[in-house]
Amino acid sequence: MAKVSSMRSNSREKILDAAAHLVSEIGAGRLTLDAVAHRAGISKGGLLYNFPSKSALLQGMVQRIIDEVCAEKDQLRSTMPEGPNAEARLIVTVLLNMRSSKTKDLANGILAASAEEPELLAPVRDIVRQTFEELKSRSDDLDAALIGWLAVEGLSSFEMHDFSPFTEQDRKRIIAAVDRLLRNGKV
Amino acid sequence: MAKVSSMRSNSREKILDAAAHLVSEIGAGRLTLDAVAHRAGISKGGLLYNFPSKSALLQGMVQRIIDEVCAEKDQLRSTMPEGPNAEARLIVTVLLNMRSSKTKDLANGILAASAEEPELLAPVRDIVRQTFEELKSRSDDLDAALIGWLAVEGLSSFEMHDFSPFTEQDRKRIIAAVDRLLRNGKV
DNA sequence: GTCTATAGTCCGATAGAC
DNA sequence: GTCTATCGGACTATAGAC
Repeated sequence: MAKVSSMRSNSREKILDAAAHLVSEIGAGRLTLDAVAHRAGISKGGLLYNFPSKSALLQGMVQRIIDEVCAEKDQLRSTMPEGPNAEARLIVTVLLNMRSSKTKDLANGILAASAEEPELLAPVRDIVRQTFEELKSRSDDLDAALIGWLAVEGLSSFEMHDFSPFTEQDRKRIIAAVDRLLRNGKV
Repeated sequence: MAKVSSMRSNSREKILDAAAHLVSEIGAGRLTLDAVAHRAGISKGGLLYNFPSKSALLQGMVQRIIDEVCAEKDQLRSTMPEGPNAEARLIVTVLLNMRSSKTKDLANGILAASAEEPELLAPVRDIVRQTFEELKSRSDDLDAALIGWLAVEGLSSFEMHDFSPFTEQDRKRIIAAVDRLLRNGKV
């Protein structure tokens, strides 16, 4: 049921959880090894055994959100019905699910890496490029697909930085409009 | 022709320029007073005379991009023709102009503040909320206006983090599609 | 108004015991 | 595998000369 590998090295998961939570609590640039260790309930030495450097910790945070998003996408792909711009609608759904409790914090890894070591975001850049390629080759209406994708990226960006001015009702309305755009080419 | 106030305190402008450039060169979290002072051609003491703390410097960077964007919006408002969803098309145009050499670097102030002191982004949050209110009260087609706005925010977000996979041609195509969406309600 | 020098703090990483 | 203790470097901010 659960991944076998998720039982391996429980400390790593605890540490990554702590780091992800801390970013939203104190800010990406204030993430220190001391703070992460304390929040994870271990010592700084214990942390540095699992992640030999702060850079390695940030890299682990970035990889974790990428793995989670890819897994969710694969899982959704089999259950989502076909239809116009199916690929774009899949991507949009995955992005919007990211706000749910679990994945929301994981996305903080991107903020932390962006603040401290932007080079670590190369895998994210690759995902974006790959998403664009998939949309180009699999969209019924590329213009609508790109606008729908970018609109949800914009919404996610707002939510990641706590800029979103939208109520839950506003959000539902926007999502419905994006879906209409992807299905019919108009809002 | 030029703003009278821009001759006042030339050092401040030099410092803000240096800080903005540095963010894209070395990363938001590596912005230090030493580096800014060196890049601006003054000493750290001279810097701290103009900005009494690093927090004040970050605040100055945030305010500068806000002022620039608001000024550009006001200027564009008088020259842009009317038409469907005029307010949304105005906002979209301002956001897209931000990529131009001058304003692009200014936007780095947001990255720097986000990394070090996210509280300083409150004015940005206010602008987002205000933009939403304006769109709600002045749009012919709110759904289209919101999607167009969010799509361009998504594109800007990609470009700000150097995630954009789009060629210049792709970008023009996307902008054209957004404009069609705002004018006609369909892509 | 800008400089140099330095105080004081925080943090990442290492060393070695258990 | 996790701990404590500590080193060494980097950074913000202050003090005072010019």
